[in-house]
Amino acid sequence: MDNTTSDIKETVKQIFTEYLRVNSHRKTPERYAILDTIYSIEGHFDVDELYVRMNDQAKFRVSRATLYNTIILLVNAKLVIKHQFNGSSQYEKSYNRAKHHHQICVQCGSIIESYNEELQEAMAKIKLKNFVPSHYCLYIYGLCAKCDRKNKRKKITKIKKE
Amino acid sequence: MDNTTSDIKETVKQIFTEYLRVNSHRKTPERYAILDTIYSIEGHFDVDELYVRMNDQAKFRVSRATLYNTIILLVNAKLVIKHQFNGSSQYEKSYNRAKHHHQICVQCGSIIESYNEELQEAMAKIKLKNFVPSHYCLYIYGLCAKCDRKNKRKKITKIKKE
DNA sequence: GTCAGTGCAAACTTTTTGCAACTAC
DNA sequence: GTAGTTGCAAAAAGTTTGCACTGAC
Repeated sequence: MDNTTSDIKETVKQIFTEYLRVNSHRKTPERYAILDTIYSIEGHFDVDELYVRMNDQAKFRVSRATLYNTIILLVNAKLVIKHQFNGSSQYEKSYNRAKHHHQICVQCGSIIESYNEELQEAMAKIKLKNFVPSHYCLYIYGLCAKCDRKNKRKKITKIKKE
Repeated sequence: MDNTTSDIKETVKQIFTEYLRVNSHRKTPERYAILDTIYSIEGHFDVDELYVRMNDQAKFRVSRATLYNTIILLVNAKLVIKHQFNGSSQYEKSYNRAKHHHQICVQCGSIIESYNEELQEAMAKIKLKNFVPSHYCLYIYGLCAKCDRKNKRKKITKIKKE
């Protein structure tokens, strides 16, 4: 683990502690273990993946119910972002992460994270009436390079057959 | 029903017919009834709402399984867009609709559709590497005016009490 | 000591699947 | 006639809830 990762983990722990204090929630070891595990994960995860990781890697036994409960707190504390891809809820750590959008392949379901400076600027400039924004998510749907190539090969084969 | 609506319905019916033909699917009355009902709905709907509408308004009895099957076809035909808000899948007609983004209140779950010219331009300019985009969805999370006012009142009351 | 938080299992919701009947082609 | 499509019911997947026990305060 590099220094930056452990620094960030320490910071989010402090933010979470403050959130729990202000909202009169208890500071349980389960909650901190979940936060720590989430901040060890790069990219997206769902509750099931987190459940497996907690038990395998973190060696900390927590129930799914507790995971769901804790994630709600982390989302409210703005330490975790919730997405809804491909049927189930997906989450990702949000503190100190570069703003990115998601390219979702409609064929294989793969998710690519991407960055775009112009878009960030356009988003920053947006004025909303009667709405107080906290964060946004941009999902671009289409075909990933792999599926696009696969489809093109299929098409050529089909034409040759005819 | 105004002329525009019936014109659009006629056009999407043709597009769907062509899609079914190309992909060797059958042109069943159920499929056309579902398409027609969807294009009568303004804004978002989920499968359950569509199910109720089909039976009540369209007087056309279809099972939920058929709704799910048909919606997949319509999404592939690019006549319907799928969203995943607040736990369940939400859909909306997509043909001839102005590009819009969604403002989702994290407190009450209400969805406001909104338009922004600058954003459309920024989106149009984006260049993606190794990805062939078909459409995108932008969700802005935050507080709607109603919930924001509600929270502010609560805060003031709380301060007064202390 | 008290009550929020936890684990477990059951319940619930949404979506998918298997199968017999039907119908578009 | 046949294979794709439908309705129904059962199953699956994901999430929430009720309850007894535990432990943070």
